[in-house]
Amino acid sequence: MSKKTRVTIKTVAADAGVSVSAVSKVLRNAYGVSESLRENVQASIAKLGYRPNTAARAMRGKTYTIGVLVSDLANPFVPDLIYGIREAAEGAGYRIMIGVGRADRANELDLANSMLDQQMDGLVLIGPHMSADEIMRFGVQMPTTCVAYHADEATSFDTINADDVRGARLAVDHLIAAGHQRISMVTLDQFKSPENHVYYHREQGYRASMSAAGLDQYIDVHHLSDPIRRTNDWAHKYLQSSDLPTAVFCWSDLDAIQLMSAARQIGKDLPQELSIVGFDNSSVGELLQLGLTSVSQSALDLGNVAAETLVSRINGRTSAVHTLLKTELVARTSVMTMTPS
Amino acid sequence: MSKKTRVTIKTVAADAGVSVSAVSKVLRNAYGVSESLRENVQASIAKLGYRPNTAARAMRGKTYTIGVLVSDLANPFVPDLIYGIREAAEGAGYRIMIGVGRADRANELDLANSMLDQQMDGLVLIGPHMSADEIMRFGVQMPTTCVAYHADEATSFDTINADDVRGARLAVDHLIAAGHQRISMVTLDQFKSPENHVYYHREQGYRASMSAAGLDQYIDVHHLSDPIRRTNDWAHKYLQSSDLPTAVFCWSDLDAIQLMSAARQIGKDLPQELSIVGFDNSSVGELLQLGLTSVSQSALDLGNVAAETLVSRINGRTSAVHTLLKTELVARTSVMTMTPS
DNA sequence: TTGAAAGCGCTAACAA
DNA sequence: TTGTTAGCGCTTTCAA
Repeated sequence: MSKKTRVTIKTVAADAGVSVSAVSKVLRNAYGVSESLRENVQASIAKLGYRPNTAARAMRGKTYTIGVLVSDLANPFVPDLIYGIREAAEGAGYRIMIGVGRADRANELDLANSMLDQQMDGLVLIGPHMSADEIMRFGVQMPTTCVAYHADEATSFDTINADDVRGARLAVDHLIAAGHQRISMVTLDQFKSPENHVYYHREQGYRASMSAAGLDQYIDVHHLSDPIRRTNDWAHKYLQSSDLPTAVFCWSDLDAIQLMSAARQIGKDLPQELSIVGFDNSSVGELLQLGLTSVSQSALDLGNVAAETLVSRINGRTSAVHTLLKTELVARTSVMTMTPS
Repeated sequence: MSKKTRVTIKTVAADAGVSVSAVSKVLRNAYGVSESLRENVQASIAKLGYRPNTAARAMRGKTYTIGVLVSDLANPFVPDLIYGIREAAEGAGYRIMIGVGRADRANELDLANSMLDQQMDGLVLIGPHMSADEIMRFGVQMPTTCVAYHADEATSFDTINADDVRGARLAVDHLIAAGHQRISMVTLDQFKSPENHVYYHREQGYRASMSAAGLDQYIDVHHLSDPIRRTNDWAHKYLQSSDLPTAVFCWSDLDAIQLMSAARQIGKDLPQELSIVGFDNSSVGELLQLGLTSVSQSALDLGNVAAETLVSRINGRTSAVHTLLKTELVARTSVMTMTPS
């Protein structure tokens, strides 16, 4: 690659007729430069189109970059979340860089390490598949914030979550209020340290509401195995069962939508034959106009708060913060109101 | 952040009782190290858990990182593409880092620049909103490959695309073969340098096939304005028209799916009342089991080829490569065969 | 208020 | 085959 002569801090210094350290100070808005020198340098910077080399900066100072580690890009909730993170990060003067971890612990560890190696100023983990201990290890090395990962007791990193338990309760209570009793839940397999995962908390909410309403006998949870979850196949099989419930609460819109599609496809009358409630209130749900009733957690808010939390840690906070954001039910047309028989 | 004493190349050298350059050579598999030295050093590396500092590396050598600039994360086609890029990149020893450019030229320029600043070894641009000249400018500074961007004449960067013209022709020919004549197309607004965009090429394919079949009189193209395209609103309005065609070819599944949803919602009988063909054969389409007939361009292949092309440029190729990948029609149930009247 | 100079961790001549 | 050493572009003492 023909570099020609790259414009460095030296070029700028020469052009402005000052020292490199003077330029550096202007760059960082450091204290102790006269107004005239500053203007002078800034003119040269603009004239030469100078941009500081991030790699060189990283060796001594900051990179003004935060790494965002995503486990599953395919979930439509994630883009919205990233948008929220970026918005707040940019507001604070940081850019974000995304790594994709394909829901694989080893791969995530590797990526997070590589973000460390790149001297990023902070790390946001979205629904990581690592253990709290592993994340802790990153937390002591660089500011770290998790989204969609529960670890209330963690001290070396922060967590930002929707109130999953309460959200699930809203969903189930809504169904109960509509007269449903036989309410099942669809969620993911919980192989390891389930208490960190959002779907575990949503299941707890489901169980709590069922119990509170005296419906313990109807508690019925279906687990899809996470990475290769063939929701469609499962849904088709499931919908053939002779003893279907009247309502299903799905841990995520992604699965709820597939359940709805499958039901329609085999000619089920919705919501008469089956009521469905999802979680996320994701944009695809709206896009498809399926009328899916869902628990809304604002991805934008989650992202904003996550970035703000991370920045505050970058700026020196050392005590951990664990935030729970409000959820609310968005009722559409996928739930049938039962007439008391 | 308590750093303690970070393990550097010096630490390793001291531990192994060799020089730093010896360690560096082992790290890079450089020529000229004895087997025993190599083993010795590798043992120390493992023992100390040493990881080279990417930032420091970037100052002299390579970062082994490829930047991927995405304009629109919300398009479900993108995750698949990224997956393909990552797969091939990793195979060649590179990791990828994603930047999101929210379909905004200035923002994309800024991000691409920042990737340059980070000394990334190469750049993949996915459907960029920049002009060929602007991309050219990056191309002379670092190896650059574009996906979903047509610029056959570009010399300083490569392009990888599906054969959009042919793909569109497959779609339209399929409709014509099924007996349709009044075939409309839905695509995006073409404000600037349209010939770079994939949807322009798809429109050309549509027009070519219509003309070839003597159906010029039925040529009818609808443009959605890109960033704020409210496809649903448009679809509802459109579906009310008194003179609907019998078939619509959509430039992308994303819009085709919304058109289908809207049609269903207002009670249209599909495909009897309206045949629809999309483009991308995206996974959501399948997920939702809408039976959408679509033109398949393998996102995985596109990604693989893009990464391979980029790597070959990183390795020294200077002549430009412009690749067109095969498309094929995946017929499902969204097209009705007309009985000749 | 300014500038000279010492590194940050690494790579790559060049010497030994 | 191995080690010495001069930078890469920047930040940051410390003197001037």
